[in-house]
Order: sequence, then structure tokens, then C-alpha cells
Amino acid sequence: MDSNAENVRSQMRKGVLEYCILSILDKKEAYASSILDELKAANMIVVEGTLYPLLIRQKNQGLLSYRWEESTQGPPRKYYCITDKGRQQLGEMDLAWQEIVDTIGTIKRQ
Amino acid sequence: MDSNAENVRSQMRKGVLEYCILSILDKKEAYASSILDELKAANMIVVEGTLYPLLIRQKNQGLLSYRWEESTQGPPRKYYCITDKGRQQLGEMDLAWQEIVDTIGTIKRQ
DNA sequence: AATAGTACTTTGTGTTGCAAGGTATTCAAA
DNA sequence: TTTGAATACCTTGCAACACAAAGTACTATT
Repeated sequence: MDSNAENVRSQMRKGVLEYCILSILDKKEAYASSILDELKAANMIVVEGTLYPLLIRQKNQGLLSYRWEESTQGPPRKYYCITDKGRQQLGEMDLAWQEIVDTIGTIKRQ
Repeated sequence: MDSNAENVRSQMRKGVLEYCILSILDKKEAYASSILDELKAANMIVVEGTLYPLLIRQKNQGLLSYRWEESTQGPPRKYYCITDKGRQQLGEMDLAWQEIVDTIGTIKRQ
């Protein structure tokens, strides 16, 4: 894939990433590396330097909480978990996403 | 609509705007104010300070060209028009958009 | 001449994604 | 026992982007 195509994808990911994180954590708690794996599996490539600050932001906004858990294979893991406020925000994001999809549809159709 | 919901929408619009512009101009040439009107009609609210620099960026990238045209009702208008390179980029964006829609679907489904 | 309407432009600010590099823990092999 | 690999978390500096706000310029009407 050439770098322009990669840029195009990178631009479109903006603003959707937070939505993906909340959606993933709405299903079950997870730690950063496992979230990265799930995003990769869903074809949404993200790097650590993007994900960690984002999780911290969402935690500071009260959308997430976390707890430490020991691991048998390496350093302890920070398990993130969505809060009530996070679920509320996720609901708004579901609406916003649907609106954007409709908007693109409208523009393409005319 | 509360300001948080507006923020959520604003964030998600990021990165999709350039795609909207190229899609609009792929149908027919247009000037900035008319593009603004079409975006508003499609529920994608954008302000002048966002659109103008974006058009200039896309023109500098060779995705758009423009010509001046006199107007009977005010100052001359700058009609933008998509280029071959712009159409190529639009094709990549169509793919990227479909991928993102699929990605969200995948994450939500699991 | 003054005002309203239309259209294009610029400046400054905050947010975001990313590349690159850094810290810390565990375990296995040399 | 110390070296290295694997795992996991974090930080810094930078560039791109959306937006608010203010400005410039042209035309028609009063």
C-alpha cells in the first residue's frame, strides 16, 4: 500500500478511534495491548503512541476506569473498563456514527 | 443538542470532510458557499474557516483546480473542479471509507 | 454616500495521531 | 548470574486539522 493510501486511511480514522475503544470496552474489560490486537484484527491499525494517551484522556474524562492485575507472563496489566458515563457517551457516538454514514450516503447519492 | 453531543459529532467529522468535498465536486463544479450549502443539507455542518483552507490544501495537492467566474449578485466566485488526480484520490477514499465502515461493523458485532 | 448581502481569506488556538524513544517486569538461556 | 527476549506501559516533540473570530473586497439597494 503506498503512503498516500495510508495517509487517506489515517485521516479517516481520526475521530473514530475513540468510538472503537469505547465499543471494545463495552463488551468486556481489556488492557492496552489486547485492545491493540483487537483493533488490528478489525483492520484498524493503531500504534501504542496513539492508544495510550487516548486511554488516559478517556479515563480523565470519566469514561473509563481501570485496575491493575498481575500477569504470569510479564509486567502487570492495566485493565480498563467502561463507566456509566462512558456508556452514555457511547450511546451518543452510536447516533453520531449513524448520522455520518447517512451523510456520506446522501452526498454520494445526489 | 448539548455541547458534548456536538463535540462527538465534530470529532467524527474529522477526516471525512475531505472525502465529502471530493465527492461533491465529483458530481459538478461548485464554489465554496454552494459547497457549504450542500454540506448543511446533508447534515454535515461546517464553517467557512474550515472549508476555505481545506479547498486550498486540496488545490495545492493537485486534487482540485479552479476558475473565477463573475456573479451578478456580489463578488466573483471561485469555482472548484476535481482533477484526474483528485478522482484517483477519491477512488482510494471510497475504499478507505468502506474499510472503516466494515471495521466498525466488525468491532460492534463481536 | 451608506448599508446590506455575498464571497473569499487569514490568524491563533486546541485537539489529535504518530514516530521515536524510554522505563519496568518476567523468564529462559548462556 | 547476567544477558537477552518478550511483554507492557509511558512520554516527548511534531505536524495536520477543525474551528472561532476577525478581516478584506465586490455588488446592489436605499
